[in-house]
Amino acid sequence: MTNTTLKLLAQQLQLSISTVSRALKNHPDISAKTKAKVQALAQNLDYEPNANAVQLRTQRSKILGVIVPTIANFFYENFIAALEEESSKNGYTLMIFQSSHNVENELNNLKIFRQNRVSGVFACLSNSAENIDVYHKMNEHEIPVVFFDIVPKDNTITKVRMADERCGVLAAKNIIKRNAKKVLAIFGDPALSISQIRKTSFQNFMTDLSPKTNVKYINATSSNEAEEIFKNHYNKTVKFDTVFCMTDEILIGVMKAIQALQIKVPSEMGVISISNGFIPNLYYPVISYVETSGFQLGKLAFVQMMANMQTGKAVDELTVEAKFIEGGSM
Amino acid sequence: MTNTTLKLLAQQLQLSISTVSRALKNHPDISAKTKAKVQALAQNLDYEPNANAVQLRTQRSKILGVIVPTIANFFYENFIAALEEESSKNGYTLMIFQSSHNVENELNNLKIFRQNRVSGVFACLSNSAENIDVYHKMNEHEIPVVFFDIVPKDNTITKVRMADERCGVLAAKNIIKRNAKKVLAIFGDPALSISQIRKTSFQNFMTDLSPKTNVKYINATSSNEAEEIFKNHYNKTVKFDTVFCMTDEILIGVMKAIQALQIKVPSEMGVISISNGFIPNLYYPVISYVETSGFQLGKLAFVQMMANMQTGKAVDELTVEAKFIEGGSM
DNA sequence: AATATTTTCGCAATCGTTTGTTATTTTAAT
DNA sequence: ATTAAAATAACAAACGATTGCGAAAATATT
Repeated sequence: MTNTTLKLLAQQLQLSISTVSRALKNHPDISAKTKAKVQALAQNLDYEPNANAVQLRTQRSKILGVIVPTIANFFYENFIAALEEESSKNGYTLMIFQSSHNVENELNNLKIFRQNRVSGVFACLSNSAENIDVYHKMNEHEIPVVFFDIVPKDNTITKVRMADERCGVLAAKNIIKRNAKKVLAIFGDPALSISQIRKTSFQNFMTDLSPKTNVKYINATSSNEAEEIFKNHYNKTVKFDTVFCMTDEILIGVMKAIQALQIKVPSEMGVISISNGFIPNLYYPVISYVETSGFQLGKLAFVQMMANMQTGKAVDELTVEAKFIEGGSM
Repeated sequence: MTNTTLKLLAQQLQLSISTVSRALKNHPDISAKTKAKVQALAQNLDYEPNANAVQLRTQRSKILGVIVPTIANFFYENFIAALEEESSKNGYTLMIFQSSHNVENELNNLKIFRQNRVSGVFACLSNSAENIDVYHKMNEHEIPVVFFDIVPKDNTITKVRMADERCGVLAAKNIIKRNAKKVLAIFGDPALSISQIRKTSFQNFMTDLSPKTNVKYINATSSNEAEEIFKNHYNKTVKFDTVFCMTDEILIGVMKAIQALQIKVPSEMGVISISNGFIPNLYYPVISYVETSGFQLGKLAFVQMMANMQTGKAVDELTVEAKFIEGGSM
């Protein structure tokens, strides 16, 4: 069965295409009688306007592009879910690509966005150090770009992110509150700015307000690595009494070690992490965490995108506030 | 900056639009010299073909639609990730919507798919009992539909799913192998066919091969409910020694109870679940599970879609095989 | 009844491509 | 040198919608 078009409707009704078009959008020029006839037939024949034709003619698409390293990830899936929710509400549609942390894929995806004349792009860089000229080029083509999560240093562009400094501070604050003596603090990939920011803020706060707390700083790039690190350090003579996990990945490794070693939480070991809360809630007691929500960030990113599209270009950096969620692990 | 078009290139080069078009696609009619000139300028001006115009003209879109209840979910995120991987490889683009388990949203999303003339739809019903006429209508409009996960009973349509019978059987088999005496088997929402299939196959196998094993069957629709159920039943005088969890959700609740009650796994309690493996791997010991992979299902769905698109219409039901993964919980 | 006004609708251009057909130029064949 | 053949490029009609403008018909004004 062929798709119904305005032309087809017009033929069957012995009307012109323009009349049919206007009738369907309730244009005042068209009489009520004609409108009724047109709309009835349209309904009958399952007429749906061809988005390609509309977009070609009106020169604007209702599509927003999204690039994430991978969809299957706590943070990104929530970010996307929020984005999709808002987009749907506002009549937009999402075109989602995975870069798989590969710059070549990323460039290719951007090309497809351009071909589809998307009206905006949400981008998470696949390489924090990469060249962002291509994004500037998007802006030249009047396609606003909102960066999130892994963002370029460049400050002529729009970015949204978690208030990572606050995350570090809140974590440190609660560790001090617990009156910890010896702390193992595990951070993520040291190459990522997010790790740097969280660590710096954590460390500064810690040394300023509780200089005599013994803190061992260390980096881990996977769950397994975190698990090993924990086990190795736990065998030392002076046991630490509190562990800080910068990400869910690290928390997962640490918790496996804690379960394996049958360490009691929180009496023998305090645990605190930065997370959206899903992983912390899998354990008993629930792990205390500083909340960073991909969902909230998605909402913020969308708002920012709309602003950006209306004002032409809004260079700005916005952050989502973080807060401490008490579990039972501290 | 305005977008470059064939027209613009043609003007600047003093050539006709058709020549430019053909030059860019290496048509044999065009001389090497002209091709070189055209391609150079195109590159220079960042020319990207307008996908809307192309699709309008060629009457085919390279877009595939996906409807899931929510993106933020272990199963769906992996399904989508697989789909996106394959789509990208094959020059397709994904348009993803969340139905939020709401039929109205679902219908609206289908409408947008029609407007965009997507060349295929992957659909997960938001209500297992719903009317699927609208999907038949998609087929009439020559848009193939592949159902997954929550599929209609109708067998004139294409569906892919996990081999859920095998899942039930494999779980039962390993419970018998453990020599369990008293089993608590928790299944999901009884309204979903997936729960019914898994339960029936589990139960049949169990009663056939080990009729004297005492099995308590029960349903839970959330993690919290599963946790409560476990706790309530564990307080009984005759303790069960093995628990079966039909989904990750249920496993999460059960494991919280197990941790809270400080039950030793596997000595005091055997645990087995059906999962993609992520959640089982968060615990120590790792929970044994029957593997069902959203990722694999996504791959299968894509293959099926391609077949469907080529052969015109392939009514078929395909399943992904399941296998038992040994953790340390049995 | 003649003119002015308003309603109602059709014409035609346009968005950016693709592609069948035709026209022109170049090269080859006699 | 003339003609045939091959190479190269232009013309023009779609695809399906939107929209400014003008024409015809219906109604209102005098």
